[in-house]
Amino acid sequence: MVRTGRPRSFDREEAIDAAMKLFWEQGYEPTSLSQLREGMGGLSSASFYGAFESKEALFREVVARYIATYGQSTASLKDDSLPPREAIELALRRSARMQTEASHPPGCLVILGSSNCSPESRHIDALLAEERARNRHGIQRHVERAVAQGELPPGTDTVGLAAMFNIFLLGIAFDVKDGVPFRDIDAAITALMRRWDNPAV
Amino acid sequence: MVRTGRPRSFDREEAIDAAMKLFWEQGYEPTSLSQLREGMGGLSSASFYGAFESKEALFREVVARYIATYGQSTASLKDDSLPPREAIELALRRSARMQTEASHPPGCLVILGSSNCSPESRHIDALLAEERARNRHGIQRHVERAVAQGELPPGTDTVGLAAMFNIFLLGIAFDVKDGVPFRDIDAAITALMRRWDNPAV
DNA sequence: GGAATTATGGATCAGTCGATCCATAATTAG
DNA sequence: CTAATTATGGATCGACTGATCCATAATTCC
Repeated sequence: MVRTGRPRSFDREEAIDAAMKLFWEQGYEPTSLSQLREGMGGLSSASFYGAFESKEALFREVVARYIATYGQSTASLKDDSLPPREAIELALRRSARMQTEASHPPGCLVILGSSNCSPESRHIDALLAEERARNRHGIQRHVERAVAQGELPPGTDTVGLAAMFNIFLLGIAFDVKDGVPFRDIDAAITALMRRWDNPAV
Repeated sequence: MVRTGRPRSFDREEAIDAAMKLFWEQGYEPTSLSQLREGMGGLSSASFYGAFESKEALFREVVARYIATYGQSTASLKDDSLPPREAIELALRRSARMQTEASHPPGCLVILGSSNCSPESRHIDALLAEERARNRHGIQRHVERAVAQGELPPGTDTVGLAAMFNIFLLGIAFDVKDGVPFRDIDAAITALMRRWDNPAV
């Protein structure tokens, strides 16, 4: 089914990718429309609003695409077929690897994308907060599975241990943004995972 | 020595405190002058610029005061007279406690204050990044001291272990902002500190 | 009492914000 | 071909941004 009307003169997907890089680098509010239009290929205002409903709608599309691509580095947190320890370690290592890739801004859009916002765009941050909550709950579930399967001793403080991994996962984004290199973060993960193997409750 | 001229009609210190809460809550860029003036007691534009040089100068004062007060929760990281393990644990526990206090916005200004910013205010983030670097280096030093003193085994990956604690410290701020209660974070610290006692290299 | 100094209220500045409008261009449907 | 549909360039919108200006008010110095 071919669409009628004048064809779009730019690639909508590429434009979204360009917008993602900008939002990733600067966050939602500090990224201006003129900056976006420029970075998306020099779109006119009319072209922008013709293809995307608003800055907010574009951001939602960007977030959806981010989660479907880069965000999959934490996919193991939602996969209960994996051994719990492996699921958590995989999420940490893949996140560290992804966030330090040179092909895009450092850090994680889901964590850093709206970490500063005025009251008017609080609902924008809620979008990302949902995804963070999903990761948090995934970690919690894996830790509980580990206890249920006897991989961690009964009586383990699952809330504390899960919070530990989640806090660490969040911290990676900031550490990467501060310029700490991949090898240091990867070494930190190695150090952290040893905690799993400490049998003490 | 009494100053000549018409006296200021508001308390400059209280005004800075009010500004701190706003920057703390929303970050540097999303906090507008009109919001600041309103929150600082309904200052006129002239009064604001008379007492403070600019938004940026005010932010610098706010950061300095924050570091001198709330930021002292990580003071132990700079104190080499403390046992290394205690210094790190203290910084983590005090940070978690401070950041979850109900008397001010959640999280940490030094970590969250300019996590989103456009290129024009990149130098503002550098201010906070310096302080974060000081904390990072403090952790590193304590870990190295622990190895030197035999508290941690020789051959310990000090870079990895230090990065682990630093990433965790950064993550606390975000976890708090996401609404995770103090007791969970405190339990996470307990879980993390057990890693220190695991003798394996 | 001036004179000097500092602060205030309130208007105002140029620039940018996100967003809309309209005439025109480019395409498909019939 | 014409009609319908969609996109584009470019002007423009009102609101807000951080910041400045000026006349006036309130204080100290002498």
